[in-house]
Amino acid sequence: MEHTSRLVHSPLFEQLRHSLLEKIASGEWAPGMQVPSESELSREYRLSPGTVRKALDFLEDAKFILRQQGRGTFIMDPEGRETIRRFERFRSEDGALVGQTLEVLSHVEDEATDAERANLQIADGSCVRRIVRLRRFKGAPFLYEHIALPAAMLPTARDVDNPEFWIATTARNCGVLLGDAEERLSLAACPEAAAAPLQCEKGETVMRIRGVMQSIDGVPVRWRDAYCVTQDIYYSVPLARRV
Amino acid sequence: MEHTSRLVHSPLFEQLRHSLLEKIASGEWAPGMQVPSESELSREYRLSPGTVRKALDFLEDAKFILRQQGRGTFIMDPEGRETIRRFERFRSEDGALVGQTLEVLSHVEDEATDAERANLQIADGSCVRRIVRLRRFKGAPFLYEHIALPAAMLPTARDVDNPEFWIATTARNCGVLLGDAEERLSLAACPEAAAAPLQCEKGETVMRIRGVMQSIDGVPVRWRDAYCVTQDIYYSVPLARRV
DNA sequence: AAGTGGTCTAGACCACATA
DNA sequence: ATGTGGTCTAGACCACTTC
Repeated sequence: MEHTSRLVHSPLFEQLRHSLLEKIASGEWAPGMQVPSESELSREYRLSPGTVRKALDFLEDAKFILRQQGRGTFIMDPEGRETIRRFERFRSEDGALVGQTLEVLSHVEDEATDAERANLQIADGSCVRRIVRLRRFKGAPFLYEHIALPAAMLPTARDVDNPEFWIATTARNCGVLLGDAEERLSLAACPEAAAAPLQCEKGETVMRIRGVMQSIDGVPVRWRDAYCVTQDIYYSVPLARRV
Repeated sequence: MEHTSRLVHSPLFEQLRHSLLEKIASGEWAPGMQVPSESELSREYRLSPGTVRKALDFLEDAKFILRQQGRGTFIMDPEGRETIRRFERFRSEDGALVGQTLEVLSHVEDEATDAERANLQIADGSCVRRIVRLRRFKGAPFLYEHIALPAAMLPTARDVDNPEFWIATTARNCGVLLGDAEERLSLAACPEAAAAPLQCEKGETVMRIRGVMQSIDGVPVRWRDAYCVTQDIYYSVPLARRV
């Protein structure tokens, strides 16, 4: 963090942000841990308090850390409700997150299909981990989803206690920090594979949800292709001025 | 912006932000106008450059202003493509915003229904302006929408050139700054009123989109109840770490 | 050359939580 | 009383655009 490194043409607060993100990704700073105080970081990195603050501002906005006046700064849990909530868009009529009954139908490692390669931006012949899951709300199935992850990036194959937090757990185990995502919703005819699990007819009009999640560096880490029959459930879309 | 006003317990940068938002809302600072430089604002308001900067940071994040190094800071156009894009979630398969063919089917002022009063949080007996619109993509209708606006807040009744920017134009004319919104997507049976315009059968499964848009102060300004038959079109949901 | 926003410094003081 | 984050100051220098 010397002044000479200014030559790489990246501002100091950005370099610091990157350095701190690495500590979180590597697990050196684990969820729940207290981060050194701003003045300590300022001394360690030989940066002014203002510069340290600017780097932390970003980490706070992005929900990597939680700052509490008078107490300190803490690493947030990627599997915590607050963190996971942003990817869980289904709400019941009262506005609460829908109960998380989730069943893993299959889980295989296989060569990527054309669609998977295109969406995950991986090379020809690459492998993916493919998971098929079914979600229920009050016992009734409402979401049938295919998930594909680049096997090279997220190789962890061991079972996860709570499949709800599957991507978060896997990412953490592999030192990947989850970033933004885009999901695309449209109407579609229910495909044959989804019909039985969703207890509906093949060809029936259902909601299709497709989208890619990226790591904090912008690398695709998850491709989802899901079919949904909403009942007493809606998909909530927050539209903010700030992107 | 004196130090005595610190007694109202609102930080100076927040007071300044509010003051600048008022200039934009009132039209004193009109779209496209150049804003006084940071150092000028610093002198005018007798605040340090850092404090002024923090207030402007917010306005930039929220897309009220555009800062350009070396040139200056400018008020953004609420009807500009960049600003409106965030509320226009429909994209064609190539990822571009869908063409904006829009037809106003009706436009009346009426006493609010129960649903409208509940969603717009207005008093019993209040009036709304109710607009029914139909959108087409390549000639084919895909979105039938009811819009309701609180008549007390957005009384402008005169016609707008481009109904696409209706809410933006109305809000600007009334000195209201648009803020965040939430939309709720679910499957629903196509109601009778929407069937004919959408060229589908009553009771057919379609996508329902309901949601409230708020002013920058958090006051509801628009309630939308729409029915959509997607074809070569999808609803794009951006999921960001930062809220 | 002059003016703009972008980065960075090195402090001060306040609000708050904890011991 | 101590330590934390939150606010604010008053500068400096750099990157960039425009004249």
